[in-house]
Amino acid sequence: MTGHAHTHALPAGDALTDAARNAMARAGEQWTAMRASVFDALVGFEKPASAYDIAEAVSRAQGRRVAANSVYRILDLFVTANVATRVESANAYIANAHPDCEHDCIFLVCDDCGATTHIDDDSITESVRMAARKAGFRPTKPVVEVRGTCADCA
Amino acid sequence: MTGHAHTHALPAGDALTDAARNAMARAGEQWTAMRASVFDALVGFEKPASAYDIAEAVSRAQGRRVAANSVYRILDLFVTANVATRVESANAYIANAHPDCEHDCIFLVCDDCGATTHIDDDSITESVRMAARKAGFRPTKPVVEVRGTCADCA
DNA sequence: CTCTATAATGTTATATTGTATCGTCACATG
DNA sequence: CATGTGACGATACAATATAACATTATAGAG
Repeated sequence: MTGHAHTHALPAGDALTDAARNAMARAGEQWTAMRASVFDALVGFEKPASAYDIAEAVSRAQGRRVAANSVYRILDLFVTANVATRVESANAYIANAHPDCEHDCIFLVCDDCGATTHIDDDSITESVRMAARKAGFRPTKPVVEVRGTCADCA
Repeated sequence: MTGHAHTHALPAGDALTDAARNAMARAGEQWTAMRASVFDALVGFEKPASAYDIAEAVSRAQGRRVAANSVYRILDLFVTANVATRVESANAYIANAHPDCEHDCIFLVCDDCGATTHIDDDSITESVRMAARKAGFRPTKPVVEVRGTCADCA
């Protein structure tokens, strides 16, 4: 697994949804109305959103009560299909801006406003994996998140 | 902030407790019987322990019911004083083997058995901080954890 | 040493996050 | 139509975390 560098044409709006649907298709998963709603809600949040936040948003959008349960199931699928990522240090989820390529994302989480951006630096995440291997550990998923203060809040 | 390399004479048993007590003292915090109990319980676990696990262990050790609440308070102090660290991806806490020196720890968490080891590689964590700064972010605490399989479970 | 201010802990309640179980519905296929 | 499968709903519950306020312990001032 070698690092790769590139610039992303970040999908947005419909293009983003298309990319997500395609990623789900590649994972052999359907793209249902419910999943689209959850995805829309997820994208609608600026910050990482909890499953309950999303359940509430979807409930509002659909004018009926949607249980967190269902949202969790769908979020899990999203994470598996690389359509969303779980931000561990926030117990929350964020949409993946480019589901097409697999990265070990690095998240920058502002403790002040909650805004979360992500950077891709494969050289860093690969050195993390390497260090783990050197310790006799077989890495599956690096979790690299940085808590701190974003430019706006500094 | 430059990296530093060293070998640790890992404190254990009483020496570990002493190191913890000293670290708390440096942080201007007391070392009470309750805090000693929580620390003992924390050290007694091989794996990262949840606040509730610890509450249960302390309850057993003291023959009375200790509420999770109190444990959380003390764990927070421990984390602040660098006596323990929170493993974000496990919602659990682990004792810090060398509270004397400040590291951005890297945790290797086995998804199979839960065993968690840590490595200190300041060059990696520093490059994480650097990458964050390059993105206009002011890092406070990098969270670097690796999920995977430990040598024993491989 | 006693008084008092403050820190530490206890107690209870509640909020938030996450899983498990099972029933029902929609749809595809023979 | 019968039947199988995957998606979703509904409910219950488990696990994690915080809030609010009462009580107890402790350090320092006097």
